[in-house]
Amino acid sequence: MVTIQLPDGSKQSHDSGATALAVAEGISPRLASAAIAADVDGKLTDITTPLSDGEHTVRIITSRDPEALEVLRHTAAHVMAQAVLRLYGNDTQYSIGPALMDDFQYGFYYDFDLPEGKSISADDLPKIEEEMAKIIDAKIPLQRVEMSPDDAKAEMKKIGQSYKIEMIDDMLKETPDAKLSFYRQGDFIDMCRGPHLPDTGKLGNAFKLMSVAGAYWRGDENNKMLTRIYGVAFFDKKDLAAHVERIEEAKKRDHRVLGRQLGLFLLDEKVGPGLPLWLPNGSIIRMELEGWLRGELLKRGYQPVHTPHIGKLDLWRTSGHYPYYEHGLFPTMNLAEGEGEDGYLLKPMNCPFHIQIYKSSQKSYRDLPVRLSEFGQVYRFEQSGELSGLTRVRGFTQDDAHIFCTPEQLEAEIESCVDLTKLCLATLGLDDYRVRIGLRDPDSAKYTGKSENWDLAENNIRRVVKKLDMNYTEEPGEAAFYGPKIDFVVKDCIGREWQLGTIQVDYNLPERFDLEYTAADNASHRPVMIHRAPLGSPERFIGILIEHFAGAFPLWLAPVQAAVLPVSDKFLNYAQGVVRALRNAGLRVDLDDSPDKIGAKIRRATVQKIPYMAVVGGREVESNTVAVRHRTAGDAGAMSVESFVEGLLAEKISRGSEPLHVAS
RNA sequence: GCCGACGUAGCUCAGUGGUAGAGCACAGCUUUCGUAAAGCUGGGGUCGUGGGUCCGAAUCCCACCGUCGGCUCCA
Repeated sequence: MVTIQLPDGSKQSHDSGATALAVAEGISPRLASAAIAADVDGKLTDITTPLSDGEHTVRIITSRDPEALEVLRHTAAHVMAQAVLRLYGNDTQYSIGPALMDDFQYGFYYDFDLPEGKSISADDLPKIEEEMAKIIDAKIPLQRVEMSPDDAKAEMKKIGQSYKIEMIDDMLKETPDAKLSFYRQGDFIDMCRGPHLPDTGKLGNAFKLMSVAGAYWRGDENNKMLTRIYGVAFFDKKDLAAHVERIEEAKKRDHRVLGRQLGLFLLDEKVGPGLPLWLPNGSIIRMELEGWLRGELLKRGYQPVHTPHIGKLDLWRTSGHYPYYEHGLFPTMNLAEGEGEDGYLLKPMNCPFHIQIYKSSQKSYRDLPVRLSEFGQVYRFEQSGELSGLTRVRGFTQDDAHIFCTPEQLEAEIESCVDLTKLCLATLGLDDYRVRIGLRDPDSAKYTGKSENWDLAENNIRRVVKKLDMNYTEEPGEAAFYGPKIDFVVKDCIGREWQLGTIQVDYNLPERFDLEYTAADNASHRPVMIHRAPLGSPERFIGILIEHFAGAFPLWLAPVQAAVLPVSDKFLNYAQGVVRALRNAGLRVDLDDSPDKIGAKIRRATVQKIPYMAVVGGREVESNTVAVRHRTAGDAGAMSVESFVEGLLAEKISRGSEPLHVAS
């Protein structure tokens, strides 16, 4: 006897062995045909799983429930795997194929190890989609089968699926008495927790295979590279179309596309991969952003320093970067014999130089904290496959600073760094970010220094983020090699995560470099260091910013803030006067003196995302005004040149992106 | 670095073995124009680089360089 309670509170009794599907059928045939899965006592279950005797709460999951999409996508992965096996042969190995619910582009994937000599390219995807459609049309039921580990291994051995056997062995290490569940759909069987759609027909036709990629087995580069196929699936064809549309729209915001269109930066094959050239328009954005930040640093007691691009290799041995991170460095410069025995290194980071500046004079506790700041350019030999626009480059700037303080001052300093980082994000309206606490991985040997130091630093960070009541995740293995850190992570236009601001607590380099200060007790003590970069790097930050604003920068950052557009060149003289007035007020202005018609001039300025246009013709000359137009808000009417200047200056100072409000 | 794809004019792209094309952009001329593209004319390409096959290669093959999507990495 099975007693169930439905979400509306009503109760039903069923015979032993009844399924959630039977419950749905009892309510209405429509619900039964719409049923995707069931929530039984809070656990997602197949609708065909018999309910055990006793009392249960049951909720029928249909496509309207948020849990349903994950079930659909998971089944889509199985159907794709079945299709791939049909097309590429049963000696194709399949490893893992999860549903992706948080990815911007993809909804599921499956990783395959294809038979010797076979490969899948993007051109093959339609063929696989067709095969999937056949499987869907056949409405093959998915049957859940539970097996003992031994039976499961025997079954997988029989069909030659060695990755599955490895996965079973792994699972047994954690839970030796586990019952393993499998799903069989026709001639295809896969180990899977479930639940799944009751049959492949329920998958429908709102799915699409998106791309093929390589992926290492278990994410380990020492393992074999498998072939991963990414796809997406929805219940409704309209949702799929909207998804594809959303991706296409997002790609128009891609900073690499806008960077070219708006003349912001250039990546030139002749210069070298990952070595961006900043064009005049992009340089203005950097100049404004860095200028603003420099002002904020001075307010906070930072002192500016400048250091060279190269230094003796030995510095990096002391810091510990070399030779551990040799693969990430540009090759050492070796000089003629006898000179600089050890060679020079293009700097991968600024800290050793700042440390030498700290050491250059005796420090008293009264001097601390010492905050040395520099927009320092560093060079890292990133793997070629990693390079991406401005977000991952080989030569970039850090809005770097190193704070040297007493252990007592440390947490207040960390807190102030968090404040500054948040101010940077808030000023630019970047409010969609997450905070990651990067801790050492206790199983890895890549970290330097004593365990006690790490404990101290990790606890300093925890206390600060708790005090500030921040949302964060702790991630072991994400620390810098010298200390744990607080990272601010944002997403780009297609959902890839990038670390921007970072605050790193370091007890180790002060030891390695033997840093000291004299305390009130007249004895030498060891300072603590903070490495911090609120933007992370202007390159990456601006790359993200381009996408955030879709190239339409707020007035204070806009490379050109206003375009003066004479209706014809009869009014060029007057237009030049307007340009002078704006430039005298410190605004960046372009004059469009082309022979084009006014519509073309407006179009050009709008496409270039120039915030304001000042149209001048006979009427404006008469009344000493300009006809103002905003790039998105459109025609804003006429106003005097003086009020136009005032309006722009006010908007510039506000650092906002609100269009100028025109007094009527 | 690894898997897969791509590379033709400044940009976006067409061209699958037989004399290299379009739109935009650029230059000249005409038009002097009122809120998202006036008209005509013209210049511009060692088809990423190097090698090979072929009577003949943008097109087929190999290597390299670069870019894109992933994976790995990210001090």
